[in-house]
Amino acid sequence: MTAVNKKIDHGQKKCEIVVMARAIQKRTLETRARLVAAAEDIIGTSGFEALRVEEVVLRAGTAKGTFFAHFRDKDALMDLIIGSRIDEYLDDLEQLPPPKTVEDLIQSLMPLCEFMTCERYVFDLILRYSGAAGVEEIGPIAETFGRQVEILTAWLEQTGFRRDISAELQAEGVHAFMIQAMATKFCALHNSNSIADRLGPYLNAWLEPGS
Amino acid sequence: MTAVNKKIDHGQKKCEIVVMARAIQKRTLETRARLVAAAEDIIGTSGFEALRVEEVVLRAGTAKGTFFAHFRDKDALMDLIIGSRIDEYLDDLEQLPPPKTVEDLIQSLMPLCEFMTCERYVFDLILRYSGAAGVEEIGPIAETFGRQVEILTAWLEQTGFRRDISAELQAEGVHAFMIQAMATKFCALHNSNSIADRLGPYLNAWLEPGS
Amino acid sequence: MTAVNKKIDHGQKKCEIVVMARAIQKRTLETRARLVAAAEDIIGTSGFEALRVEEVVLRAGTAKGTFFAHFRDKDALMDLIIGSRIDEYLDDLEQLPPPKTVEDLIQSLMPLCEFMTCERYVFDLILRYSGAAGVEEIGPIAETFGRQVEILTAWLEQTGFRRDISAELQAEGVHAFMIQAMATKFCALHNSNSIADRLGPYLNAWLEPGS
Amino acid sequence: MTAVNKKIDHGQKKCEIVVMARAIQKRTLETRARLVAAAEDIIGTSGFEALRVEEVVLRAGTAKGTFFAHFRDKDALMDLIIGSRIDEYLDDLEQLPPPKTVEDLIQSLMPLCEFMTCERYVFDLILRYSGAAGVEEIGPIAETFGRQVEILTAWLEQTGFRRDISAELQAEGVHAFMIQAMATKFCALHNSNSIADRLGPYLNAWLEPGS
DNA sequence: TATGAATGAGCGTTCATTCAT
DNA sequence: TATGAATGAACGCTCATTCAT
Repeated sequence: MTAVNKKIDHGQKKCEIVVMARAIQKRTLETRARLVAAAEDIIGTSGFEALRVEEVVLRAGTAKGTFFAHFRDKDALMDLIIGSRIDEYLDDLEQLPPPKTVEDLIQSLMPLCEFMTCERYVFDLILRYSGAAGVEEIGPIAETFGRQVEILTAWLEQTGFRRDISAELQAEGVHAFMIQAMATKFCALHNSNSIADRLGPYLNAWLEPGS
Repeated sequence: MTAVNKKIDHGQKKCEIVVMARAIQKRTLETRARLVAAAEDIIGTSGFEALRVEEVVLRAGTAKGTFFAHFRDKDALMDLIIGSRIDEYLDDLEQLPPPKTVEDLIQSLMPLCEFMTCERYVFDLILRYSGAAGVEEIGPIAETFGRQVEILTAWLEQTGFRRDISAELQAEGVHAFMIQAMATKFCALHNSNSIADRLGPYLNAWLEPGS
Repeated sequence: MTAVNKKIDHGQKKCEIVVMARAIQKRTLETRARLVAAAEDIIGTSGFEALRVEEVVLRAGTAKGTFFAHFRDKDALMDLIIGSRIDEYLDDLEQLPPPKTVEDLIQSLMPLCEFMTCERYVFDLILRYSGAAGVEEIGPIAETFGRQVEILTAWLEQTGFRRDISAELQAEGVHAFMIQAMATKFCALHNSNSIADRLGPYLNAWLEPGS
Repeated sequence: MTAVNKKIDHGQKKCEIVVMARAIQKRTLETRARLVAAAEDIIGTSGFEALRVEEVVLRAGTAKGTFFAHFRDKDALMDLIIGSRIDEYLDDLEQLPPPKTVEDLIQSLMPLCEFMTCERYVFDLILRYSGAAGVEEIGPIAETFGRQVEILTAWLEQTGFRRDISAELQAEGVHAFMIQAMATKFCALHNSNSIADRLGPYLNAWLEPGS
């Protein structure tokens, strides 16, 4: 039985604990996993907004206090779950070859955009957490924003869109227009068009000016 | 005694009622004005987030029920007040001559951007209400978003920025980058630069590609 | 056009008004009738408890104040409506020949009992108003209670139930047992039996002791 | 560490929870007791009707949320308190020897009747809750109604009032007449006589017919 | 770690009733 | 008479978070 340094990521909270026994470590991870699983269950059934800590601990069979021993707050759990969902979409994107056309680019980004706007609550939370809520260290969702720009940058470095500005700036612009297009999904004024349709004109004008 | 169509705007709530007297309408407007004035007072002293309905009715000298007869909820009042503040900034913008350079444009927009990000609470509320809260009819803040694009469009029609795309599309792009730049104000990663500094590269690349 | 003395019964409120014109009198009565009709409508659709003054005046096309010009309060309207419903049942009872047996008596009283317990709200209100709310003059429901005892007394005077006590005391007892039987309708403990089944043993023991 | 079945009675709300500690249960009971004590205080000073939840939690030194964690609503607390007051009167009644005469019986029941009619609010609430509010499980007041009949039954089994009907039926009749007599206390028509005076003729005719 | 009772501050609601016009 | 905005005093509720055990 050897003591190992284990870094448990409690949502945003980081704890360095010397774990003596594998059994204890296992129990901790299991509890955490049960909480996350319970949350995913609820989200699957009733959506993100309807998630209540009460319900999570009930399903997980733990006490409320236990929840907060594992996650700084409810949003930390949301950050974690939504962040990992986005990461899955980004994993998929990384598998793709760099899109050759703006049209391609948009099609590639659509699944991610759909998820990010699946609920107004989710989109709001993503926006709020994209900058890690201003104060704290970077959380899962904020990480995915960095990763999105990285992936886009890598793509744009390999395509011949614009030469006058850096690939990173282009990527950030794409990101800004994605947000814009997604935001209008919740807007009573512009909800006739799909996100893709709204994104098209922007990205054409941004990535291929003058053409 | 002629019947007139009176439209009382209860926050988001609209009622069309056939009434007979002007006097009653006046009292209604006065009460409403007292409530708004009380709210402005509190905001002036303690900021938007600190506003409590209880305090508003106390200062306005009305009953709580009266508040909710005039505004669907607290957010409806906020929508109204923030919306009219933004409108004042837009009034100022309309007085200005069309900016000749991107730098000029940014400087013109700064006061508005500063206001919209004066409190995280305000910016969040603006984002949330910019799409009219997703469901209901367009509220004051959402109206200002339309007006922002109109003003920008009018400007861009008179300047020689881009000829390959419509002034309106340019305007929408400017708007998207404004949001992007403002959002990063609350972002742990990028808060070293001012909004103007963050906006510069985007707008240059957007409005004067290739230069 | 002759001035007539007209006594308008405003629910509990009595007003003596010298009415100059038949037209005005007519309008008053019409308004009142519209209010009652609107209330009956609502009760027919949603029951007594769901009745809201707001809704009544909306349907009647009058202002709220008008309602209270005609009825002292909401309960006065309820008193009126429920009272006249009970009176209809009593009119029916008066048509009947005096019941010869306890069984007959119970069957005769059933329709009335059913109505009085159609809603918990109605039964509560009847109980509360049966004594005219303790303070004020006798209202419609309280009148019907007197009338019930009168009818029962008349019946019992003609039947040979008990000779040792007055017909009126017998009638009051029947009334007490009716209330008891009706009350248990709302009781979770005894709701297996019908009102008639519960009333039987009481009335047999009350009206035909020793038999 | 043995798990015990703990039953927390949240007013009407019943929860069966498997818990581990006695200490927690103790705290819960203490808080609950503090709330009840605070309520009793207020009632002692200002009467039942004047009780305000706000005031209760203030005196008890708990949060409002705590109140509603212990009692479904204000009425549930009232049910509890009034129910236990009635139980005290019933405890006293149980100590008494079975009354030999109707007069005795009435005198024995008077203290209870006086309490039940001490406030119109109390009598109304008792009537309303005597049937367990129609829907839910039996509450404290409803329990006392059952107990009243039980005690009366036991008495009547030992006395020689009526032989032709069961003691229980006699008891239920006495109960019905008690209610009738109490109700008339709040009645404008009959409030000249005391409850006892009103009860006399009924019970004589009920328990000693023909005499 | 785990527990779960307690917290708490404010929001929204209710809706019969009043009163100035 | 008619009008309808205003009243008002609680109530119930929310539900993430804390903390003593």
